[in-house]
Amino acid sequence: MPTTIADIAKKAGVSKSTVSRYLNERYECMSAATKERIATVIEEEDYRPNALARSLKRKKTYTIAVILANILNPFSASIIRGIEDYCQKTGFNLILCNTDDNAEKEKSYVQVLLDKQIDGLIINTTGKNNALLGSIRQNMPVVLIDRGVSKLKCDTVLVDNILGMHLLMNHLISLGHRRIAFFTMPFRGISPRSERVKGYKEALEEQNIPFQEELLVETDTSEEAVKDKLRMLFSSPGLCPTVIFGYNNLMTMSIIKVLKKMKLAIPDEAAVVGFDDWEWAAVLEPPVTVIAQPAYAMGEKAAWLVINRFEKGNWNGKPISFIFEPKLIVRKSCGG
Amino acid sequence: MPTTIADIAKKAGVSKSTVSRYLNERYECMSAATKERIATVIEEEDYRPNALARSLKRKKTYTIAVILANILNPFSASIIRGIEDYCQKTGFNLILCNTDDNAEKEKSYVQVLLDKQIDGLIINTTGKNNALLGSIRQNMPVVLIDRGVSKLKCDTVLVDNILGMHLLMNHLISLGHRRIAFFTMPFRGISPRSERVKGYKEALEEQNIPFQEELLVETDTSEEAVKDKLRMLFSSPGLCPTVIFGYNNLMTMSIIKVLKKMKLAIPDEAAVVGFDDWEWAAVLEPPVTVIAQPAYAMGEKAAWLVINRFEKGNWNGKPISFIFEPKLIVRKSCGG
DNA sequence: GTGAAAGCGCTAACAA
DNA sequence: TTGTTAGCGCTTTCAC
Repeated sequence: MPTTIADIAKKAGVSKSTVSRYLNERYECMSAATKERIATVIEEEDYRPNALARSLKRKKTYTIAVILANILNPFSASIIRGIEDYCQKTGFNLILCNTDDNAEKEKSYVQVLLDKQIDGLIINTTGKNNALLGSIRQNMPVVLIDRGVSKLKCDTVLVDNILGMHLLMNHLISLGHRRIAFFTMPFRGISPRSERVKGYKEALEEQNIPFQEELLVETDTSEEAVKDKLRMLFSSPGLCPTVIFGYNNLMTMSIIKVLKKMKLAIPDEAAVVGFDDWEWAAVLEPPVTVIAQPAYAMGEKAAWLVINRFEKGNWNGKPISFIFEPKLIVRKSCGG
Repeated sequence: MPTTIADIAKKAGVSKSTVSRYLNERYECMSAATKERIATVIEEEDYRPNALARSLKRKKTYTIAVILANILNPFSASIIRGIEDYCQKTGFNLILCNTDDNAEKEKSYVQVLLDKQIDGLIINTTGKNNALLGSIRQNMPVVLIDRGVSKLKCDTVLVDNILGMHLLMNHLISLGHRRIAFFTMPFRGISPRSERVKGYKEALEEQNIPFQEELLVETDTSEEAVKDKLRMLFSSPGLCPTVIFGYNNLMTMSIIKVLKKMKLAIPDEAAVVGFDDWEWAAVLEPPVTVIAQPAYAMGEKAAWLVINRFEKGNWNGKPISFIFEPKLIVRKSCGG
C-alpha cells in the first residue's frame, strides 16, 4: 500500500495540513525544525504525492493533449516533438491521439480528454466538430494547429499557405512550366487545402496562365490511385503536365514512386514539387524542391500558447493567430 | 460550474449511489422507471463523469505511458502508432515522453508518471534506471521495447538482432564483400547494440573472415562525424571497406548523404546497408538494402501486453518475451 | 430497489 | 506556527 500524506503526517508527528504546506513549499508557515522533520520522513518513506488526488482538489492536471491526424507523417511527428519538448520544460505531460482525419474518433477523443480534465488542447481538427470544440473553448485553452476554422474563436498556429504557393508557382513558372498539376487529397472544407488552391489559382492568373480544372486532381495517396490519375493526365494531349505538385509529403512521395515506376525521368519528362520538407527529400535522386514548413517551431509555439493561457488563466482572451512563413527550398526536381 | 453526480441525483430525485450504479451499468439494481429518469437527466445536462474522481476512487486511470528516445525516428513513430491504435481500441489513453536517451529525463518522467497513477508503462529504456524500473514493476506492468535488460524481470518486445545481422552479413558476403564497416552510435550496454555486434562477429567468423577492430566504428549520426570516420577508413589501404553498415536509419541516412557528397558511387565505390526499413529507403537512388523491423506490430504487441496484464491484474506473473523476426529486404545498394 | 455515509489522497479556510 | 475540518466528485459497503 503506497504511503499517503497521512502516513507522513503521523510519522512526523504533525498534521496533514502541515505536510501539505511543506509539499507546496510554503515553508514560511512552519518552523525550521518541523520542516526538517517532514523532509526526513518524506525521504525515508520515499514519498511522492498522488497527482490524481492533487488534481481533483486543485482542478488542474498539468496535462495537455494533442490530437493529430497521423503521427506517421513526419510533419506531424515534428510538431509533436516541438510540443513535447516545450511540455517537458514546463513540467506538463502530453497525451497523444491519432484521428486519421476521422470525425468520430476526434469527437470521442475530445470527450474522453475532457473527462480526464486536461488543461488544454492542441488540435489539427477535421473541422467537423466545431460545436464541440467551440464549447470546450469556454473552459480551457484550445489551439488549432495547421488547420484554422474561422468561426472557432481559438488561437491558431498556421503556415501562410497562400504565400507558400506563390513562392512555389513563381519558381515553377519562371522555369518555364505552364501545365502544373495539383495533386491533393479530397479534404474539402479544410483551410490549408483551400488556401493552397487559392494561391495556385492566383499565381496562375497573375501570369496569365489559364486555370484548367482537370489539372487540379483529387486522389488519396495510395500508389495505385496516384498512378491512375497520372496515367490519365499524361495521355491527354492538351493536359499533359510538365510538373506535378504534391499537397503534402505523403502525396509527393507517392508521385515520385509512381513516376519512377513509370520510368519517367524527373525532371525532364515530369518534374515534381511538394509541400512540406522532410529529412530524405534532399537525398532523393533528384533532390526534391519543396515548400518547407517549420513544423517543430509550430509545435513549440502551440504548446507555448496553450500553457501560457492556462497559467495566466485567460483562456477567454481574444484569440491569437500565429502565421509562420514557409520557405521555398530549391533543389533539382523541377529542372532549371 | 460543471455538473456533478450530485446535480444529476437531485434533478432525477434519486441518490448519488443510484446514479453511480447507472453510470456503471448496474441496471439490475434499479427499476426501469428510475433508469429511464436518470438517462433523461444525464442527456439533458449533457453530463459526463469526472474521470479524475473516478480514478482516485477506483485506483485505475486507464492511461498508459510510452517513453521513447525520440519520436522523430520513424522507427519510434511506427511503434507509437502501433501502441496508440491498440490503446484506442481498448479505450486507454497514451501519454508520450521523449528522453533523447538521457537517463535523467527518463528518471524524472518515470516518477511523474507514477505520481499520475498510470496503469502501465512501455519503455525503450536507457538502461540506467534499472533500480527504479525494477521497483515500479511491483505495482504495474512494464514492458521493455526494442531494448531488453536481462536483470529486469519485465515483459519484453524485441527483434532478433542476431538473426538480423546474420541474414544481412550472409547476403553481403555472398555478394563478395569482405571489408564490412559497422557504424554505430556509442551506446554501450544497450542490448540491441551488443547483439548486432555479436551477430556481425559471428557471421564473419563463420565465413573465416577476420574481425578488424577498426571497422567497428563508433560515431554520432551527424554528417560531420560520419564524414570524418568515413574519410579515415577510405584512406587506410588495408581497411578500405567495400560496404558500410548503418546501425539504424538515422545512421544509414547520414552515411548515404556523406557518400553522395563525397561523390562516391553507391554501390560500386562503396555499398550501403542499414538496420530499420523506412518509407523512403526504396525510393532512394539506389534503393537501400536493409533489415526491416516490424515496428508497428511491435508497438501493438507491447500495448497488448501492458493492457492485458493490467486488466488481468497479474502484473507479477512470469515475464513474457516476444521476439520478432527481422527481414532482409534486398534492394540495390550493395551490388550483386 | 434505493439511500446514507464513509472514504479515495489531497488542499485550504478557519481557528487556535 | 500549527491543527481541525470540510470538501473535490466519485464508488461502495451496509442498511432499510
